[in-house]
Amino acid sequence: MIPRLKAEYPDAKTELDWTNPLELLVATILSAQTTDVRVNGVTKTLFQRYRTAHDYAEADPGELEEEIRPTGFYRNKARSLRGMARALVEEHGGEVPSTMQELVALPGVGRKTANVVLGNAFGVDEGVVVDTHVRRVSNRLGLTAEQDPEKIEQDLMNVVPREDWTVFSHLLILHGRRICKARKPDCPNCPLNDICPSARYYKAPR
DNA sequence: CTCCCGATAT
DNA sequence: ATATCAGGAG
Repeated sequence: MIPRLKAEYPDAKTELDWTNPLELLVATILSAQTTDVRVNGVTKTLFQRYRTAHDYAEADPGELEEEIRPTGFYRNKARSLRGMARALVEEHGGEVPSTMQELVALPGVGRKTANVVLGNAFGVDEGVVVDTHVRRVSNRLGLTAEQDPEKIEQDLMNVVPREDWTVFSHLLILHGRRICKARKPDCPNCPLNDICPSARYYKAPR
């Protein structure tokens, strides 16, 4: 399954725009329940104005809310960004920590966001990113029957080799966006059509 | 469990 | 009109 996905999506990586761990952390917090296209549209100018954790910590709450408004949940996200940045300044010397324990202790940072930062910014396969796409595709493929993200992550970590955890996350997310879509899955064009228990509409003759 | 939130696809 | 989008906190 993994080799076939790698062949289908050879350049699978995050589609969020970022150039350092702080930018990726901010972009990932903003990405909750929002497309990465919309996040990138906001961060394009946001990252020019806010370059350090100190910049976010000292940001005017109202201004920050307006700047991230298109990403939705803007009041909660602005509060998370400011709280997260204050924690970075006060407890981590203004730098983004590189351990799961320290990351999930930050306001607005859950295990999913922490896995994104660890896997992409620090190159550590600490876990599998379980977002809405990974959950849906994993359920459809029969990789797990769980609905709780942490239980899904455990099931996936037992099936996927550790060195593939981060790549696997990207593959499933990309596959979920391109083919295994929530509303109208494109099963006829799915490379996993023949081994998917949920394949509808069409079974490829292999 | 609910709430937060706007834009797009269907 | 409604479901969905790189979720997390209370």
